[in-house]
Amino acid sequence: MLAEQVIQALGALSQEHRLAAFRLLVQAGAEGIAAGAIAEKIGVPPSSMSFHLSQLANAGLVTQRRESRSIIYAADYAVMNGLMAYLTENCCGGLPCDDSAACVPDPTTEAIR
Amino acid sequence: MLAEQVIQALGALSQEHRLAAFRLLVQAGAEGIAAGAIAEKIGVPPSSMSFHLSQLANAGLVTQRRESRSIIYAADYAVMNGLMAYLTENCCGGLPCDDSAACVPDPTTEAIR
DNA sequence: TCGATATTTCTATAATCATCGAATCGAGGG
DNA sequence: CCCTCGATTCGATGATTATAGAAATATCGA
Repeated sequence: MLAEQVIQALGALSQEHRLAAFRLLVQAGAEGIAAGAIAEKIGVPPSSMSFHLSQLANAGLVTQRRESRSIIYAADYAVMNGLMAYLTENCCGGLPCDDSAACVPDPTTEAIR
Repeated sequence: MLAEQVIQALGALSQEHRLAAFRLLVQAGAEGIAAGAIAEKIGVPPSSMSFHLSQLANAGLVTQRRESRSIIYAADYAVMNGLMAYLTENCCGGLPCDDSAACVPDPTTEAIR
């Protein structure tokens, strides 16, 4: 995953309403949720939610498909995995993740690697 | 970790120069790096870097300490761990992380939990 | 085809963020 | 005490982001 994509994904998630929407979509699974339902659940007007959802889609974090009149959004786990992998690799000292996720368990090191 | 803190941390990392700086600091370990050295390495003027470093500090992702004339920044792994834990828990379907980090490995589920 | 529904796009406005030179502050050295 | 160095704060400017009503688009049922 390129740094540029990572920045877009992080930026997409760093907003109250978008983080809330993404959490909903992660819980909903592949089935997804319609745009209007998300807006209502989160409590923002449809046009605002549409703006936020397009940001998430733009970052690749969600997919969208039309189903009759509704447009269904669903989390794209692959991209989220990519983001997590990047953060683990580049922002946590490279530790993969042994049980209780720990970024650089060993302290007072003089330059890792 | 509260959602508000998560948003601040994500926002802090979702910027080219700040992500670069944080990556440097993670690599540097507890020893840390002086503000000026970071600015030079990344290639931004000191005042701009200072702005970005304060954002990272504000999000709790880095700590700062004075050492003679220099101010040394170092990554705060605990906060980064908290962020990773939150994302794993809330944005990856709750999977802890089994070896090859995977967010919701199982597909086509009708609403998880 | 008309009307209702679900969403998005348009448009304008307010708010926040990024950039960077200049001025300021803090710590040392002579 | 003065000067230099390292860093931050100030201040002005431009860019990006968020908000939300209004208008446009797409789908469906009657």
